[in-house]
Formats: sequence, structure tokens, C-alpha cells
Amino acid sequence: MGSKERREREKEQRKSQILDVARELLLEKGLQATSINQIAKRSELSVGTFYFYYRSKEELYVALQQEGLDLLYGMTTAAIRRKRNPRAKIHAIAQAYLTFAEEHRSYFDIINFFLNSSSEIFFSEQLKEQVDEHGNRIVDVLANVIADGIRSGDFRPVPAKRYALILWAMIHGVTQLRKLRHTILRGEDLHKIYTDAVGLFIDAIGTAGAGQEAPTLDT
Amino acid sequence: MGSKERREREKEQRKSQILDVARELLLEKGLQATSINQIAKRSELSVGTFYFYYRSKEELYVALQQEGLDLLYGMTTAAIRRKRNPRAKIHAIAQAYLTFAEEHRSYFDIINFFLNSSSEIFFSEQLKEQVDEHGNRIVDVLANVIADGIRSGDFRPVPAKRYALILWAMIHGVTQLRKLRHTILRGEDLHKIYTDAVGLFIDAIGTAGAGQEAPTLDT
Amino acid sequence: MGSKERREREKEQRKSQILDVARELLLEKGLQATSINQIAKRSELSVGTFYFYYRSKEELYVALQQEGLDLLYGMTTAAIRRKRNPRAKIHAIAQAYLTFAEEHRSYFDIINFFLNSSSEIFFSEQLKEQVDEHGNRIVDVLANVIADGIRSGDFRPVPAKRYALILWAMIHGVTQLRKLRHTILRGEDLHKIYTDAVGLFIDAIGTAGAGQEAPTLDT
Amino acid sequence: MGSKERREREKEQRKSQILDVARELLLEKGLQATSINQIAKRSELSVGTFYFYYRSKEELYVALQQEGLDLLYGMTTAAIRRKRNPRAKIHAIAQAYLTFAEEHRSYFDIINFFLNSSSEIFFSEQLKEQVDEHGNRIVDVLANVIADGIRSGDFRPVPAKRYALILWAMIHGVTQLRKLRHTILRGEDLHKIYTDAVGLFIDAIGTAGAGQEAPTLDT
DNA sequence: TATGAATGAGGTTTCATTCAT
DNA sequence: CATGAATGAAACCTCATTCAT
Repeated sequence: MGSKERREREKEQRKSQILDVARELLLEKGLQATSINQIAKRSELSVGTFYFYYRSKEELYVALQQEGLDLLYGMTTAAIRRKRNPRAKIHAIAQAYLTFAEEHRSYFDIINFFLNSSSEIFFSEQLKEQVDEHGNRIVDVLANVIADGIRSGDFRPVPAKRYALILWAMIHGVTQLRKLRHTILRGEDLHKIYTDAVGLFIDAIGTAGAGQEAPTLDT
Repeated sequence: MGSKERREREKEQRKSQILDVARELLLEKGLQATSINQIAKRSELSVGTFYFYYRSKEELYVALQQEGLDLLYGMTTAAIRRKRNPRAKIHAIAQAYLTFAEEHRSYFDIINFFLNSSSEIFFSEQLKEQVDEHGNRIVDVLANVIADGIRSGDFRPVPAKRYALILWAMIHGVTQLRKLRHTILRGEDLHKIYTDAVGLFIDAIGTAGAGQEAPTLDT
Repeated sequence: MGSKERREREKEQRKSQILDVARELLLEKGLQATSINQIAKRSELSVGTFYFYYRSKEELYVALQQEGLDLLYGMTTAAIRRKRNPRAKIHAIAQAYLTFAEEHRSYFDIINFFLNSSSEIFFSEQLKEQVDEHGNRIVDVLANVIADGIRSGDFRPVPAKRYALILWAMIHGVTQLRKLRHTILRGEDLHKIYTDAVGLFIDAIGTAGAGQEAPTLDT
Repeated sequence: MGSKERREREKEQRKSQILDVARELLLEKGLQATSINQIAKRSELSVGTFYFYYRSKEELYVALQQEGLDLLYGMTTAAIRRKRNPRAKIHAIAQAYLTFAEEHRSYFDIINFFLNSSSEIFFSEQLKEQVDEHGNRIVDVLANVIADGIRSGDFRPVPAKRYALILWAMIHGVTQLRKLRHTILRGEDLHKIYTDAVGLFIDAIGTAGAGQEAPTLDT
């Protein structure tokens, strides 16, 4: 009786295996240079089989995106679990973002791809919405942290969602600087920039009185 | 022997015409979908002639990048020319950046492309350095404004270059949000986010005493 | 042991359902663009099941053809049932053919496909014979009408089968003109052409004396 | 100076060579089974080069069609050149049509393809008009012959164009019967059917008085 | 009976680049 | 300087069919 379920499970596993290979290749050769044929070959599947699991390259990208965003979401929520202090929470989230970008570069790249206008042409409206829904959850986490901070008196009463977006944009922007580490960033320490950026944000929305103790940065 | 110079000048004009067409196509079809053959056809040149002026597609992209960065540099310096107040200068620069992104989207897209890791694979080390040199000038402008502000007592004594990078990353990050305007940003005003972001930066590095008069935002 | 018969009946129903879907898709996307996978999906069957009912695509086409020819045969015989006058019978048959082509386009298209030399390569000799047998019945109906007309003195003593073939070829040829209605036929009324064509045939084989009363055309 | 012209001429030759190969393959394997890759290979060209000469498969088909229709037009006009008698002219045209279908089967098949509804999906409106224009010239030849016959008193005053279409449809329909020569046509002589069909048409529109001398059929 | 995963050759088309003229 | 024909690998995707379950 459970054979149908097992089949279903195996199918999901296959899809997941394909995603693994795709991520691997993405990391090696970049998004543009990775082709379905390559993915199929390294997956030890025929091209036809690939297309049995994913209707198109587009759909593969979307799946990759969602997986990446889900991972990031997990890392984000895990990061704030043990923190009580809103300032510490924000630092922790930022740190998680950086870790994500460094240790899961292929995911980060594909998220970046979606933020490029190439994607506006490449993806259908429907798929973009699916993706962004996943992204939204992450912004919501940030917004909640900020809202909590406001309630606790740590932060000034700023519009929580708007400032969550600013924070995310800043973090993401700084992370992108990584690409310039051999040129424009020469002589600068990316991690310092990162910490300062987050500190700057907290300073700006923090109230004077509240806890200025050094943030405990734990990876 | 002015004929040699004239030839040189004509050559530059040709190259510039090709760039114009390339930008046009980029805007219409996106970077991936634009081919050399298309560029040649619309330029009313043969492919061969294209390859006389540019050794490869790579070189064309680099030229496009540099042109874009030069334009951005011009807009940036023009923006601060009439401002005396460091805070106003920063607002002006940010505004210029937004204008650049909106009115010269093809340039902005190609800058974005360079910030993607696709570029790390696509471009040779040498060319990347060329490009980044141009980018550096813009960061320098920002750093100078911050340094000036520190000297005048408007800003706290932060490391100027580092904070210039932070500011740039933030501005760039917020500008990228544009792609999400139909989904995650629904209900939010991108311009407000933008202004708040810059304000936040200035607040954070500003000294308490100095000019809090409303910044005069002129396009 | 009616269960065996019931199974047989159900099997026929299934085959018929598949044919319905196939016809539907044929009408929508054309013959070339319709694939077994699509047919299976829309039939809510698996591909495997499709291949249980039809050994190959070829066999499906043949079934479709036969179904179409049977329908046409039915319409043809129905058309002449109430007519007494041989001339009226021929008009009625022609009219039925036109109705068939217009209201069952997918059948008409597939008949046309068989008349193309593609079919000579595509189909096995055996299957072609099967198909043509069905087609033959229709020619026979025509031949009988002509033979009747000869016996009754309405028509000259022409070779009945040969003239049946001519009539059919003419009718079929005129029906094909439909495809040219927007170009070559501009300004011409296809129905008039049709009526004149049939009239021409009857005139040519008709004897001078016999009933020249206006043919009663009823759909 | 003439080098440009020579280039142009060579280009036309190449296109023509490609058409030759395409026709050859069409004859061997049928339209559906002939692929661009095959055409390129047998032309001893790369696929890329094929696409330099023809923008798409569609365009190749159209070229083939036009070439075929032009050939048919030539054969048609040549056929009536030496004939004075309108009846003889019509016989000659019909004969030319049959010769065309038998000796240039690939052209005939592709004309047939255009008359199928597959083409309605496959071809763009614009290309269809181009093709039909070429087809129109042939119908015009027929219409002129009929009009002449009416003027000379050989034929009754029928609408020339309409009857030209009927004649063409009949001829074409009869020619299609060829495919059935092993099945439905068993025991019938296609040539006799053909002659009778044309004779039938002439009888029907001919006036009683005019020349009933046996038509001189010359290939 | 029924399923649906798997195949892999083959489909059309695009691409950056070269080179003889 | 300029041309544009030629390349051929590689892109994405579809197809009829099979077979273990």
C-alpha cells in the first residue's frame, strides 16, 4: 500500500539529487555556463529524465532559489533563537547572512541572479511571485526583530518593515563587495566593514539609553 | 599629419556608436539575449568590422562598464558641486545614484553583472582591474565627502574609506530592491526607503550638534 | 460469463475515449504537434496504458482514419436516404461531404494526411489497405448512385466507378480550396464554387431529357 | 567592381543548391522526416551555414514552394503555347499538371503540404500570402484560357475565374488519387480517369456546336 | 490491466569568432 | 579598413517507446 508513497519519496529524492548536482556545477562554472546537458550527464541521467523531473531550466532555477531561501531562513531563525537582546539579534542575523554567502556561494549567486534584470525577462510572473514569497519570510523575520526592539524600548519607533528592508539591502550590498576584494577592497577587511555596517544601523535606530555593551558575536 | 589624429578620432566615434547600439539592445532584450551578430546588424556594420574595433565580447562589456562608471562618476561629482553641507552632499550623491539606476538602466544592469560571480569566471583578471579602477574613483568621491565632514566636525571620526564603501553598498543594495517592487515591496514606497536609508547613514555618523536642517533634495 | 464481454466493451470504450482526446488535440495543435504524452495526459491515463490500447502512434492514426471514414460513410448514406432523384442524391452527397469537412475538421485533416506522400512512408502496407477498405465503401456509394442514374436514364452510360472517383476527387479538391479562402479565393464564394462544381458534373453526365428541376438542397 | 555582383550570384547559387538537396531528401524520406541537420550534412555545409542562407525551416519550405509553383507555371504556359483550340489548351494544361506531379513529386508534395491545415499552424500569414501569390498566377492562366474560349464561342459564358478554380481543384483532386493506386484504384487506369475528368469539364462548359474533334494529347 | 520513470537520439536554432577577399 | 560567408559545438527541449513494478 505504501508503494505509492515510497515512489513519491523517491521522486523527491531524485529531484533533490539533481539540485545538488546543479548547485555543484553552478559553483564550478557559473550560472550562464551550466547547461542542462551537463547537469544530466553528471547526474548520470539522460536529458529526457531531467525534463521528466523539471519542466524547464526556469523551473530548476526556481527550485534552487527556493531551496536557498529556505536554507537562509533556517539559518536566520536559528541565529536569533538564543539571543534575547534585539541588538544582538540583528548582529546574529547579519552574521548568518555572511556565513550563508560564504559557505553556500552557489545559493547566494542564484539569489543575486534573481535580483538582476536578466531575471525580469527570463522568468514568468508566476514563478517570480513564488520565489519572492519565500524571500518575504526572511524580511519578516527581520521586521519582527525590529518591532520587538521598538516594543522593548531598545529601538526608536521606526516603520519596522521599511527598516527591515533597509537592513537587508545593506547587508546584501556589503556582501556583494566580496567580489571586489582583490581590487577596490585592497587594504580593507571585509569583516570589519560588515560589522561596522551593522553597528551603524543599530546605532541609528537605537535609543540612547539602551544596552551599549559590546555585542557578543558568535558564528 | 593631422590625418592620423582624425583617423584616431573617427575610430573612437565608431567604437562609441557600437556602444550605443549595444546599450540599446541590452535594454531591450537583456544581456544574455544580445549577440554580436545583432549588434553588428543594427550598427549597420559587418561582424568582421565589429571585431576590428573590439577584440571580443568581453572587451565590449568592459568598455560598456567603463562608460557607465564614467557617466556615474560625472553625475556624482556634478551632484556635490553646489553643495556645501556634507550631509547635503551625501544626499545628493545618493540621489544621483538612484537617477542613474533609473535613467540608465542598461548601465546599471551591466554594473550589476560585474558584481555577480558569473563575472569572476567570465572576465580575465586584467580586465577586471581596469574596470575596478573606474569604480574606485566613485568610492573615492564618497570617501572625500566623508573625510571633509569629519574635518568640519559634521561627522564623527570614522574611517572614511570604509564608511564610503558601506554607504555605497547600502545605496546599491536599496536600488536593487527595485526588482521586487511588484512582490516584496508591495505597499512600500521605494523612494521613502531610499531617503530613510541615506538619512539613517548620516544620523549614525553625524555628530549631535551639527546642522540638522532639512536636506535640500534637488534632482 | 458476461464479464468477458463487459471487459471487451470497456476496452472499446477506453479506446474510443482516447480517440476523442486525440481528435481534440489534433484540432488544437495540428497533427505534427500532437504527441502521445500529451494525449495520455489529457486522457488522464499513463503512457503505458496508452500503449496497451494502441500498439503505436501509427495504429492510433489508422483508428482515427477509420472512425472518420465511418462517420463520413454514415453521413453519406443518410444524405441519400430520402432522395429519389439521382441528381438530387449527388447534390446531397456533396453537401454531406462539405459538412463533414467543416464540422469534423480533425477527421478531414487526417484523411488529407493519408493522401499525402508522407503517409506512403509512414504507414505499413497492411494498415494502408485497412484504411482504404473503409474509404472504398464511400466510393461505392457514389458509384451506386451513378449506376442507378444510368439505369433510370438520368445519366449517360458512363463507367460508374470511374466517374464516382472523378466526382469524389472533384469534391475533395474543391473542399481543399478552403485553405486558400483568405488569399486566392478572395472575392469568391466557396459555396458557389462548390455548387457549380457539382452542377457541372451532373450536367456532363446527365441526359438531355431528364429532370432539370432545381435540385432541392437540404442540409 | 563586379565582385559584389559575383558574390550575389554565388549566394543565389548556394541557396539553389540547398534547395536541390532539400528536394532530394524530401523525395527520399518525406517532409516530416527531413531535418535541417540532414540537409546541411548532404549539402556539405555546416548547420550554421544553412541558417545563414535561410532564416528558418519555414523559409526553406516557402522557397521550395515558390520554386515549385514557378516551375509549374512555366510548364503550364509552355503547354498552351502551341495550341489554338481552347479545348486543346485545357487538355494540355491538365496533362502538364499530371506530368508535374509525376516527375517532380517533391514539389507536388510540398504544394500538398500547404493545402493541409498543418500549414495553417506552421506558417506565418505573411509567408502564406507570398506563396499564394505564386499560386494565383497559375489559376489566372486557366481563367484566361476559359475566358478566351467564351469569347471564341467554344464555351458557355460561365464565370471564368470560378470555373478555373473548379478545374484546378478537379485536376488536383484526381492527381491525389495516385496515392490510392494500389488499393481503391485497383483495376482502374489513372490516366483514363484523368482524361475523362478533363473531358467531363470541357463537355459541361462547352457549347454544342464547337469542335468535337478528338483532342490531340501531346505530352 | 495500469503505472510512470527512463531513455537518448534527434529536433531547430544561436553563438562568438575567423579569415579569405 | 571592411566585408560577410563559414564554422560547428552547444543551447534547450521533445519524442515514441520500453519495462520493471
